[in-house]
Amino acid sequence: MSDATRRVAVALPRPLPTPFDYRLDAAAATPPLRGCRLRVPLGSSEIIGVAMDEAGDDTGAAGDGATTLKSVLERIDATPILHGELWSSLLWLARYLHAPIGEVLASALPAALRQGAALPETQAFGWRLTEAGHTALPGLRAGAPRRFAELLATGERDEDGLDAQHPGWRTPARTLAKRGLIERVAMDAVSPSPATSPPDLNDEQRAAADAISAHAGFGVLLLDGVTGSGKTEVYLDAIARTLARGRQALVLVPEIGLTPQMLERFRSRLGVPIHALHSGLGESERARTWTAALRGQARVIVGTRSAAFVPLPEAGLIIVDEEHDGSYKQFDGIRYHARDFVIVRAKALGVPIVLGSATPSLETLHNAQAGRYTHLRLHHRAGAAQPPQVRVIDVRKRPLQSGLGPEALAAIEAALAAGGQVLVFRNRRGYAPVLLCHDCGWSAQCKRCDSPMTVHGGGRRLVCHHCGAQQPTPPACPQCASLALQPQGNGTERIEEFLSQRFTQVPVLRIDRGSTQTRDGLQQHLDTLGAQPGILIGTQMLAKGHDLPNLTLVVVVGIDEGLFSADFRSGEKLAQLLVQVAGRAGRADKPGTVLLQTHHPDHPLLQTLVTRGYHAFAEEELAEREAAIFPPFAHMALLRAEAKDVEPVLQFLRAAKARVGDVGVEVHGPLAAPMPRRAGYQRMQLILSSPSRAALQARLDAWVPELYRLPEARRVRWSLDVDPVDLY
DNA sequence: AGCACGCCGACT
DNA sequence: GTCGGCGTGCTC
Repeated sequence: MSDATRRVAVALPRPLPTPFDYRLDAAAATPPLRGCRLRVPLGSSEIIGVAMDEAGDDTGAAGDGATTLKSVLERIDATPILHGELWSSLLWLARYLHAPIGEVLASALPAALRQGAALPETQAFGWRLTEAGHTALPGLRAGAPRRFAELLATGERDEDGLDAQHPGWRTPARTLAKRGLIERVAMDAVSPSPATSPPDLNDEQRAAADAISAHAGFGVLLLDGVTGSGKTEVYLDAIARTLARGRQALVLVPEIGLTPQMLERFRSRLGVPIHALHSGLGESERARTWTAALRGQARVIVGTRSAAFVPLPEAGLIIVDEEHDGSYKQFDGIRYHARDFVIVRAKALGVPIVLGSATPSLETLHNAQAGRYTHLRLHHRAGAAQPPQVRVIDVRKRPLQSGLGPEALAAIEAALAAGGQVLVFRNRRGYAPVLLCHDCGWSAQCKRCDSPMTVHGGGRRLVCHHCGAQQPTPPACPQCASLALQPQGNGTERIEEFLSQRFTQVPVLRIDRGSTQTRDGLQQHLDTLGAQPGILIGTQMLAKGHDLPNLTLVVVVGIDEGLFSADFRSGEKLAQLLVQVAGRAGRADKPGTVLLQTHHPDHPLLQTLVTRGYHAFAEEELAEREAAIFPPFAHMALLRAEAKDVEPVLQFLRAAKARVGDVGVEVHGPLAAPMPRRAGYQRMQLILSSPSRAALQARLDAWVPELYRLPEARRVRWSLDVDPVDLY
């Protein structure tokens, strides 16, 4: 090979265990190369990969073989787009998850950049009135353009702020710009909007905010505050001080928590543009925000799970709001936990990280108790707000109408009569969870899943919530031809049907994934209701976020299945959910009431939670986890496999199990998944568990490369989940 | 994961 | 006689 070529290892976004080597001519190989995107040939197509280390001169072929290397087609970046702390944290993540490095690096990039697009323009722009505009303003006709011109007459506005506060501003702006009345200017020319002054923090908030700002370097702080205690004010105080020190702040929020209201609150308080990153954004917008962070132009980045991957060249603070929330864990592809990853990043960056929650995860509480995290408590609701009164309602032997007992109905009646709003929480969407034949016992099952089909559309349709299959409800029982087909149980749809017939004088709104697709749709629903008396029926979607200041009663229906679920984390999740839902009641000065309907009023979870609160529950649950050696006292990994037939799945998992060895790690399985067949695939799994994270990792290091080489692996779809949240 | 190559059914 | 089903194996 000539001196003019070098070889470079390239990480490719494919499930391949190692990077591939390519030739690159010396001119294109000018350092820094590592972390730059390269377009390379792969098989018969082309693909975008990321340069790893240079492997010195091209002295031979790939691996130890004699084949010649293919050449890099194009170097996309002159300077690395992944480097420094983010680069090393991503390498760490790939090792920890035992995931292919190319897939991990690719998932850190917004899709546009992953596909090879050039880094976008990130210069922010604003708008202002021209001389001509000032002159012409008094003569403009009433309408949107005039209103926009009047807005600009009060001062220049940046585009991000306009998007947040005046959606639809672009149309009048175009009209005015065409007439030369307004002009677009680079952001440096726009004076930052003044930050509105913060409310006075109470003593606990002040102490927490000071503790965060006192951390010069890395430290994890658990901000453990009851609903309504004003955690957001503590975040804002800490972010403001971070900005004042000339540093960037990253805020992670759950899927459901990132609302326009929340962004506007941050923007107006901090007086700088807030860069939002969430699933509702277009791809070019995501790439622009990511790149603005890379260039240090984005000073405050607020985003959901994937925002854990933004570059932070001038990091000063990381916040994870609602740190216990399940949406931080990705369930397909790279199964990372955003909270855990940003803790690792904060350590590498040497900055403090705040984990906020009213119901901290047991992992986090355990770490706080062990002294690894600083535990900050906010015990009191801010302002005059009273905590809600929680009552457990025993519905055994009580007549239920669509799942609601007489006490609940009377309470709803009374709350509405007093001018309040009511939330009925039921974590099951659709009309009824099961369609049953009353004569022969047949029930509608999904053809492709081991799961009953849910009745929808007031009884007309059957839908599988696991694979999405749909069919009309059969007119008669397919097994015995009886006409006695009955929807069994109550979903949100059926409760809505019943309540809207029963309470005709007030609006009855159903909020779930069936009725409300977008987060803006949810807000619109709530806006139409306003503060008037009414009933909201909803699932998880309603459990948090969105202020409902006139909500005085929360009724929780159908939690009993959650009390006896097989999954070891189900108790924790149910407790968190109940506390979150209860926290919706009585926010302002109105005391709230929460009714928990159950057939198991003496269940220890409910008893502890209601009489002694979440932290007492957490204590008991932690003691049980310790006795059973479950997380956080054990560390687990799950090997899942699926195929159309069971046989290859079993063969693969048995072969995999035989190669684990038994040093310091327990192996269970192959076990059928709780839902053994889903979307036509047979699913089984192997559970690895060890009290020592290091021991588990050491086993995985040796084991996973072997899995790639198993011939049995080629006949199944398999994946490894380190620190699984569900055991299925 | 793509994608091609490779051997067995119903169609222009 | 071909178009195409997805089983198997490879990609520097």
